[in-house]
Amino acid sequence: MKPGKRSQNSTRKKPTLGDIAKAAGVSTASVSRVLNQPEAVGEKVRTEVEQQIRLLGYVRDGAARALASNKSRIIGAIIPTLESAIFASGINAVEQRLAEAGYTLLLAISNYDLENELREIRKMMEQRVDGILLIGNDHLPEAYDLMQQHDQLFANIWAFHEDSPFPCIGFDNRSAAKQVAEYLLDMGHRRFSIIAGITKNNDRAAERVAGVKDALQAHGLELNDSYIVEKSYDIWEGRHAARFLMNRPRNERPTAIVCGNDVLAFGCLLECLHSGIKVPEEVSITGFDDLPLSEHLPPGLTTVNVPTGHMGRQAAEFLLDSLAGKVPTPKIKLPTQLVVRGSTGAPKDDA
Amino acid sequence: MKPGKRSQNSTRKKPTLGDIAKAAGVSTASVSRVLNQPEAVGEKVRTEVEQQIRLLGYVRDGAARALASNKSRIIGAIIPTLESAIFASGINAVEQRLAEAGYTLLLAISNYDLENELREIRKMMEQRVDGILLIGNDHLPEAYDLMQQHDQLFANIWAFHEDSPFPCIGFDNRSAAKQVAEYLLDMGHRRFSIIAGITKNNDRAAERVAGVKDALQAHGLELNDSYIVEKSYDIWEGRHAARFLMNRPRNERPTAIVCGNDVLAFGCLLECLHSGIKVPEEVSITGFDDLPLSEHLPPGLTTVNVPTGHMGRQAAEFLLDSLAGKVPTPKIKLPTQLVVRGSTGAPKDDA
DNA sequence: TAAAGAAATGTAAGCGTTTACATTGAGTCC
DNA sequence: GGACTCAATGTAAACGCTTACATTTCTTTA
Repeated sequence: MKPGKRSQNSTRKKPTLGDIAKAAGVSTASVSRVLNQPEAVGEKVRTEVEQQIRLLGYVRDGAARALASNKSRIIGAIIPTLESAIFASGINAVEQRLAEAGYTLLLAISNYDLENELREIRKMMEQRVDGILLIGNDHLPEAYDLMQQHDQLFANIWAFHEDSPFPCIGFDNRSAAKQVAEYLLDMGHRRFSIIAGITKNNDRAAERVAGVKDALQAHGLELNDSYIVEKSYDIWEGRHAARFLMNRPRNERPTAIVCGNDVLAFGCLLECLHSGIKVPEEVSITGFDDLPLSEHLPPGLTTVNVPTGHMGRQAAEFLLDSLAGKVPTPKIKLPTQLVVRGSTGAPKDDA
Repeated sequence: MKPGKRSQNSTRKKPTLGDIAKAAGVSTASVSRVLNQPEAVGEKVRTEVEQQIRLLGYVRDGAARALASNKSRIIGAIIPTLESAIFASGINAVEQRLAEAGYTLLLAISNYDLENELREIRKMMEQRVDGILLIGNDHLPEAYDLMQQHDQLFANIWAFHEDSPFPCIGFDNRSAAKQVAEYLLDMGHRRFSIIAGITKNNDRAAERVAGVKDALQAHGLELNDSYIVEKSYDIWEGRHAARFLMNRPRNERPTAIVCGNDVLAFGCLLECLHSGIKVPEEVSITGFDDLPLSEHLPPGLTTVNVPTGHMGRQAAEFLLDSLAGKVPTPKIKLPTQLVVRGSTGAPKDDA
């Protein structure tokens, strides 16, 4: 703040395009071209301009650029939380792909609150983001309205719906969960429990529950509400739920617990470990996400692998392509994969 | 893109401040005031303007705002990776605090590569971010130069150095690690191993190693290089390292393994679990970070609790205060805490 | 070698705000 | 009732870039 004796020959004010132009003895248009389409400029001018840019320590002004060109080179993403490893990983992939293309990522966190999300969408639109990424399909109507009214490019990720009117890049949570339940049914399980995530405002969590129910119904089984617990994604919550579910007469205990994600499954698994309940002998446990830890936690968690990295990259790609004037497929369904590990097995007959 | 029959009475072009002004029959200055300092405007004008804003679905233009006001209301943060839960958690806190203040977070990932980091710093400065948050103190001289030359507000987080010439909000990695080693020494351990993170370009990782060495040296012990392993923060890497270290004649094995972070410690612990090595009877294991899982993983990981949430909030606060014209303390040292759990114990005499 | 086309460069009008500064209008005080 | 405040509002000049269009300078080509 104080003048200070900088070693630089700093002229106090940051140099602008115009300063560079003057220093190089060319017009601002030429400088702009050197920066944005160097191939359209003569060798001589280019080197001279580049020289001056380096000399004066010039840094472009994104705001002015955005204003003049109507492009911000910023992509926004709004996720429920960064505390969840799986979102963090997906966003990581998005950022990497965007960075490759010279874009920057504006990140906001909704805390699973749609009002909050709407507020962040608005803020992002004020920042003129070129595109927005949203998690899931559950968003306020106002959010969709706002974006459509302003021709805001956006896409939903993490969930795929054939019939969604909006672009979505994700997987089918419902059928993936169904597959898990079917696998357990095939092994002979009949008494199920679900430790679900909070389903309110969370289509992914709700669909996973629905998927399990689908499978059970197809086998003529019904799931009593007392066997479905909703918990926030937290290890302790998983442990509490497990304790609640397994703290019943043996013949009323579930033989299989389907968890809404790996974190809940960890809690469930660890609670069993702590309280001496044998997995999978006494109870089979499944997760969803396939976090890095899942393969290591003995006895190894059976879960659904979700291609977060791939999804993130594809999502970024979709926006980038759209911005480049291409017309990419607005719907991409990514495959999930059931990963069978030690935490599941056939139910014991005596159970 | 195509006209489409929108239900809205959309006038095709997005309304600007001027449109609102015209519609409300006032000057652009008044509209701007309603938006930015409503208290300086008459009741009548304010309500009318707010009405029109709602009616026309007006959204402010951040680029124009930034250009005219020289403030972007965006804060940038560059972290090594989002795959690490601990950074994700810290950034989560930063974002929350920024959002409260109406700021937005621009996030970039360096992949532990300083060249990359510099590139991202430049991009952020082009986007005119009002402040930048960087992890650790190891940055390219060019990065520091660039920021200083442009009077760019920034702060280093995750590491604290009394004598750093730059603002830093963090903790003392070195003394925290030293404390861990001292605790183990006090319990009687003499044969140590370190599974460190990659120390190159990572002052935090390097300082943790240094801290352990400090403690050992104070006890007249020296750590043979073959007992120090550097691994990237990954469970598998931790497992491999553990296997390598424990795969020695019993009397050459370490009785205590200090890990550079919890993820490595998880790997180490799990490897022992898998290969039947008793923890802490045969070997004590410590981590660093105190991730949510650490308390649950049997036998419970002894580790260093790092106040990421607090740190993130403080860091955001520092930038916010600076931008508000206050002059906050540029150096904040946050406390870490040794959390003793089951993974550590006195070495067995026969070991 | 002159005409024509292509390539390189320049000119200047925006882009949508903010914000000094100027103006207006209504109280307030003697 | 005139001089003076003070609050509310308006005017218009930046802010730093992009880009359509105009102009100049080279190449070609016949």
